[in-house]
Amino acid sequence: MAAVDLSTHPGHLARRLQQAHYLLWNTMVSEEITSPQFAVLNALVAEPGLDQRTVGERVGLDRSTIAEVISRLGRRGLLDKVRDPQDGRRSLLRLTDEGLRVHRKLTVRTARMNQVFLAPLSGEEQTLFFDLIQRVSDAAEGLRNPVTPGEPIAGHR
Amino acid sequence: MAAVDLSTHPGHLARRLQQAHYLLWNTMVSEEITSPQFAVLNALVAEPGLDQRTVGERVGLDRSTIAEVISRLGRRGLLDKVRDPQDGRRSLLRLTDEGLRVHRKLTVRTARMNQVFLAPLSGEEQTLFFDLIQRVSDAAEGLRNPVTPGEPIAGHR
DNA sequence: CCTGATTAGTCAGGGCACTGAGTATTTCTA
DNA sequence: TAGAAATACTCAGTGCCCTGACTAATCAGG
Repeated sequence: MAAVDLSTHPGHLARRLQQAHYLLWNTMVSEEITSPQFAVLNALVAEPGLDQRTVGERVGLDRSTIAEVISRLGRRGLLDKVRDPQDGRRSLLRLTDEGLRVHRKLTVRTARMNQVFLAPLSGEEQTLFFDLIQRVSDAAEGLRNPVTPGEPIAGHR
Repeated sequence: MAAVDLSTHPGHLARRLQQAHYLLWNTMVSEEITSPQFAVLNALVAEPGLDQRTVGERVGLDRSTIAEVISRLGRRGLLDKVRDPQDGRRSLLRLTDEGLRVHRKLTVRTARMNQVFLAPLSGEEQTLFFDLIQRVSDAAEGLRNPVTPGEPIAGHR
């Protein structure tokens, strides 16, 4: 009766999209390293020595989740974690040689996987795909941190 | 050095999109009932008496996950689960009055949330957004179930 | 019939994701 | 400079999501 068509619900579509990606990642990229884990490795390739919170910010993971992901990567020997001598609250992170090696290997496979994943779309459609998703995500993200009235938003925070 | 730009990685974008949606759902729709739970309620409004596996198929959840979701909805008294007398393997599901009531209430709120979520896109862009995501998801889903031999494959591969 | 395959569901295990509460450290300020 | 506020991280709790192994019930062929 009052049932709704889920194919017009962005949340439902987002979930399905992620599932589809998870699947392809698992078969084409790696069964050990997950996509969020790769994102963390990638962030540390770009900026070695980053602290835990900032890495989370870069890849879009909250404090609890990033702690778990980093703990797994540490157990696998892909990164090292040391207390910042300058600021005893921070943990500084750095990839091991093995971590660098894994990142390099997965970078290649990930590129291949992305091609397969996006194959149903033309070049322009792919650009549009990125753009639309990013705009929606950014806008929703913006609703989260309501702009404090009167506060200048310049660079950050 | 060899770091990659995650904003061109559909998996990363999909994850961010889902996070953004999760957030908005939590604040605008419900803190108790999640989006997947609503999808299950919705499937049972459309087709009461469905068995567990089929519900999972309708909403895109595997056998393990659908079992958990249904168990939670049962605990909350939103649906009833009975063994099929015709086929002792199946569990047949049906919403309770409370389940119907909750579905009705959330349907309204969900519609409002979707509007807010998609507000950054124009009407045509929204249509495109749905279409692109669906095509990518469907294609990836297709890779999973290898087409039975002899079957002509529309797209390619 | 009865045996072997298929099917529905459960269970254990691993990983992602969030909130809320708590700890330690640093920084700000009265 | 002592107390308050902010910051980085941890921990417990809940829920989603998958795979692989298992149980129970049904179905199909010989």
